[in-house]
Amino acid sequence: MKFEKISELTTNRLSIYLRCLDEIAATGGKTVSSGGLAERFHLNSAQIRKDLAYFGEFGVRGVGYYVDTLRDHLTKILGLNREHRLGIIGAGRLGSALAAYHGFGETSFKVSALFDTNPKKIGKKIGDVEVFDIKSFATIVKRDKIEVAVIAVPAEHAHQALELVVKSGIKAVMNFAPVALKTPSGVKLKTVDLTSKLQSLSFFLAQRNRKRTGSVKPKAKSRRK
Amino acid sequence: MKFEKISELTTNRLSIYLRCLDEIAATGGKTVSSGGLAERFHLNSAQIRKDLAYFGEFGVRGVGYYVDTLRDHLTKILGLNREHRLGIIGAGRLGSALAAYHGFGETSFKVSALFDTNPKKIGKKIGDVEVFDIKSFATIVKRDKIEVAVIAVPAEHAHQALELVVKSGIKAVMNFAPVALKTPSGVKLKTVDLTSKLQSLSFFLAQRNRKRTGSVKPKAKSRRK
DNA sequence: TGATGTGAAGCGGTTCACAGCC
DNA sequence: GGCTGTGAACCGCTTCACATCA
Repeated sequence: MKFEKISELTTNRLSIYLRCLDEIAATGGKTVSSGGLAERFHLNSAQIRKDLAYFGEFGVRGVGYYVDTLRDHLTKILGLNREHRLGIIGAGRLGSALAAYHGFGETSFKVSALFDTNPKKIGKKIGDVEVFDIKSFATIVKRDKIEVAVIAVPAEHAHQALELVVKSGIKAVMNFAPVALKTPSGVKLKTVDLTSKLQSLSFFLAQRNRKRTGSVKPKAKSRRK
Repeated sequence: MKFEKISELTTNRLSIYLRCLDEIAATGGKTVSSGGLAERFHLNSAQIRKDLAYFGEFGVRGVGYYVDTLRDHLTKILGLNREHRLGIIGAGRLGSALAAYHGFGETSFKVSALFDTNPKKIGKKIGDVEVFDIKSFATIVKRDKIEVAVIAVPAEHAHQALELVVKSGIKAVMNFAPVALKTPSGVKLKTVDLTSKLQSLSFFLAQRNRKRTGSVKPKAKSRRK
């Protein structure tokens, strides 16, 4: 309906809600209130109600939400009621680790193929995922119905990799290379930038030190070149 | 000075700016304007100027920013003018991949130790990082002056791991387990939630299909409003 | 002239507060 | 009575627009 107006922040939270419902179901809970959910992770209950209300009226006034029902709804909304195949570009350390990551399988994702340019890697298997020549990317994507591409190559090759992905018709991409990539509209990109995250942590530590040692912000006003 | 009011969004961008300055410096550029930077990654130039102005007046009107000078400033602001040591908890696939990740070294981070509970792993080396018994965490942290902890254990053990980290006095944590952790104030946590990111991509794909097939939002309620 | 630094406006997301329903 | 669904208020980040200065 008005599916377009859903904010990215909302969709991110949906998967958190789902995870929490799984926990509750595992401990035998039948219903939850938005307040109950809000407590578990520290969120505002109105936010949760609003997020859910975008997709329908799943709650029951005076009761809350039925765990099983809501779980089913969220699973469908997130498109997790069927398996999605992943193709990982780059069979280096990161790509290999991801290929073998079991967390994916539990959440309806399956690593279907790895791709690399290195002849020594092509044809090998990592876990039970085969490494293909990157040249056959489009072919394998079509053959295996791969829907999500994961870019796990060094920064300098990320642009080429993305180009390949876009050409193949894939619409969802996860990027681990520390570069700002730009996708054409209609192609969704999520970047996981470890370096940037670490640098933020470093900033936090540096800021702490500045505060504790009472050092002062240097206004670079003294004319220098 | 008013260092406290810096938003997290700003600090994240700082590391992007720094990366971009590195690129420009590599191609021999001496100055950049905020407009020039804004074009490179698609950002607003006012935003860049504002972000930088929090920390001092680094620019020159009519000219822009001197690449080298600004780079030095950002490096210091982010605390990257000295090395930070990382300790990775969990010597599984992900932890091992991270331990060997070369991208860290280039940006003043060094993986100093791995920790695990598995006796088969303890004492071994992964790359040139030794795996220690998790029981000796606090000791090694102190000995090696580890400042940043990386949690790379299964979700069900993440809480314990965090507790250990907090007790050891570490103030900066990066978490890869798909759980919502809560840190005491004064301890900075960054979570990288791959599952959640993938599910967001899945939502995007599902939404696309809904639009294309013209299926309609099921109001779970016959009468509304 | 050209680009910075910055108050003011704009916008999107979060929180409040309450009517409506079980 | 209790909890949802939601308009309205609020808040913070982004963008605009312009005075300011090399």
